[in-house]
Amino acid sequence: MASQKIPKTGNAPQEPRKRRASNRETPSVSTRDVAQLAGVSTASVSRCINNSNKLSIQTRERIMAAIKKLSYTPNPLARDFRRGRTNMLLVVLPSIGDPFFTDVMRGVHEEARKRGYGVIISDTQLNSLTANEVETMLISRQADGIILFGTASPFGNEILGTRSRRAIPIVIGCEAITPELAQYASVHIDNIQAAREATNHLIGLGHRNIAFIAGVPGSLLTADREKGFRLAVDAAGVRMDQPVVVDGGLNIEGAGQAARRLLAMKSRPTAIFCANDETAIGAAHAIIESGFRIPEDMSLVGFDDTRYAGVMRPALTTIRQPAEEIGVRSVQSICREIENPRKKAHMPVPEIVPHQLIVRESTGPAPAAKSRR
Amino acid sequence: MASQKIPKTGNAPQEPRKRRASNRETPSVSTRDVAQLAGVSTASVSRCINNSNKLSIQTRERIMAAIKKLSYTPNPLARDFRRGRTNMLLVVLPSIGDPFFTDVMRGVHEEARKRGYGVIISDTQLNSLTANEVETMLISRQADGIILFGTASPFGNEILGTRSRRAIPIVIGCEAITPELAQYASVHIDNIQAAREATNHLIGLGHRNIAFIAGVPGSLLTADREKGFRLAVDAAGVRMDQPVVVDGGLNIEGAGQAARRLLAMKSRPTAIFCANDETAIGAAHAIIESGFRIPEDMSLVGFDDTRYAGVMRPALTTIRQPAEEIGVRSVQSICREIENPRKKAHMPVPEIVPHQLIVRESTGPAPAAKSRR
DNA sequence: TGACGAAATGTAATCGATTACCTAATTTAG
DNA sequence: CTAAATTAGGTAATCGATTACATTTCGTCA
Repeated sequence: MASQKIPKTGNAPQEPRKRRASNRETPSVSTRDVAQLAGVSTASVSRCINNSNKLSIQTRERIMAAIKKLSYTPNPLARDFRRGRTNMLLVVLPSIGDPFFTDVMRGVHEEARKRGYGVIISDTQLNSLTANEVETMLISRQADGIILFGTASPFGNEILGTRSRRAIPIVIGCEAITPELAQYASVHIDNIQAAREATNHLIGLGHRNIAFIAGVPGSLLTADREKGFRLAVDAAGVRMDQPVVVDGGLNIEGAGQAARRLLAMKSRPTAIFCANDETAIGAAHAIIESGFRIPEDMSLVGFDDTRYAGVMRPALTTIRQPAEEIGVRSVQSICREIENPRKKAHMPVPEIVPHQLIVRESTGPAPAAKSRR
Repeated sequence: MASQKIPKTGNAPQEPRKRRASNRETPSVSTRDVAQLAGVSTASVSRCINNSNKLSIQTRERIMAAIKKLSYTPNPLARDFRRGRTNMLLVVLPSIGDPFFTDVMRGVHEEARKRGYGVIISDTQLNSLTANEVETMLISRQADGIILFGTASPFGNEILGTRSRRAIPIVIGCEAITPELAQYASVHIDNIQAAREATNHLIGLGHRNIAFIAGVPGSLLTADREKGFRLAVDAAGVRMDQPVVVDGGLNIEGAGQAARRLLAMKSRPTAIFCANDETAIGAAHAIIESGFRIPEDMSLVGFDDTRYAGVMRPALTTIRQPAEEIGVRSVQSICREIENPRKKAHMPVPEIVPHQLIVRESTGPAPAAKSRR
């Protein structure tokens, strides 16, 4: 407010100096070197490595020879900087340690490689990137697109929220459960329907008191599974007990605690539907540790059909998702948007991939009420 | 060989033109904009965001205000390019889906974040990078350092081999089992000793016919485990059967096949030592499917103590590795090398972290020879 | 008070690849 | 055979941040 100092101006312009020495320790071989050796301009070198068609065969060969002799490699840092794009996709997911996502990522990598993209993984549990860094990445285009897999926390919504709308494409790899998210393309199974089928399987087995072990509150990943569960229970009518839903944190330990809480309830459920297989593994362990049998005393259903579902004992009844396909199609979707940006106006249609209920050994008829301990 | 056409020269130099229009769709806010708004030079802006001490408080504040007003973020692409470094670490590992590596990566991320580094994961199974790309990354410094976790194939050795020796630091996150590798720093448990302990545990339980399910041939990760296994068996003396070693591919399916092969042998082993827990899970499934009991008919030992080891049934006897610590220390090691490059001359001393044999339910006394089926 | 050193800023070169724009050579068309 | 069109290739600007070097502004000390 007081006298703001006026910046002094007027450094006299100087004579142009000669080329200053580089401060780089290891000067690398550049287009300039190649151009010199081949006796052409850097422009031609660039054209050569980018397969421009406006180069004579002789020139191209001369350049190629020079490239080989110098074992030149284009500097991706310079290239990305200049081009303003990186051919990198950022994939944000809640837990790379979850075997389901490992499978998804296999598909992502495969398809990305096919299309010339690299993949950067950001695991929100491992917390490898903050919301701010992701934002920066989008602005500066360190990644050309972003695929979000079921990550509400810590920053999914934050990024997608009301901040300045960017041209950077985003694809959601699970259901877009909020209105703001509906503007993005998405690839997923019909989680509600799948959860409904799983729950109906239990109802069909005679279970009337079924619990759901959810993920974390507000998770994009499992919200619809919970919804499907509730819908199925409600639809089954008055003979059902009220459904119990507890949080299991989507990890073994948390799920174990959740299961123990359920086992300790006065009106103990006879079946548990878990938000994913990892949850089911934790629950199964806790149930057996507590002296109950699966499925005789407690039926258990998972979700994802990870590689452990079939080999655990008892083998887990679960919903199979085409994980790899989800990965592949997410990449296809994001590439589509990168290559020709959608007009803002119209909402994208979610891509639905098929799921399947896999019945194994962890589910069985509800025990007769009498025989409960 | 014939008349090589001489490149024509002599494009007349032109008058310097005025500033050409940018071809970028979305011109982003740059130091120039900030400088203009704050009434300073771009140099001062750069000094401000890099906390140079040669800036007056008023100037700094003026610049900060401008940065905020424009919501300016430095372009990492430009910065990395100019600086010739990225503050990124490349981590190469055989399988991010292996829960052991997930835990390692937790440590890696944590420590990297603490030190201002980002992490790029390259899973050699998922094949996210080819050897050539890794090489390029090293040359062009898309990453400032590389951590290699037990990846012989497909390119570990290739990179580390006789190619032009770079200044780019490499740290090995498992044992450096070949002479060429010994020049690199490494962080690992004493795999030989650990494997020996596991094997001796079985020998102590009376087992005389023990098999080893290995990873893939030539794997850095498990070679020493096999060596320790053989040493222990040999040391136990003449009463031991010859050890049987089969490859299990370090995955559930391959391990299952390996186990079935062992079960079908005429002189069937009474115990199996698995190269890692994932292998043990696959083996356990196959054993039980085949109608054998664990540990009554077959004892089973794993390696790593992943989160599944304690919850599978029967709970797995295994070797615990401090996964997260290995991750942390690998990063510390690589950062040490990045910050002050070692002189080539002297060999680094491998860092050994502690391991521990965890005895659970999957191992028991060897069945009497009579009672075998 | 003048000289000198330190502190604060500005100027412009630089990193390496790409590419807009230009020129020269060659071909095609008429 | 000339004009127009095409092709090949060069020149130099550009991306944005950093930084070597130059310059200016102060204080300080003799």
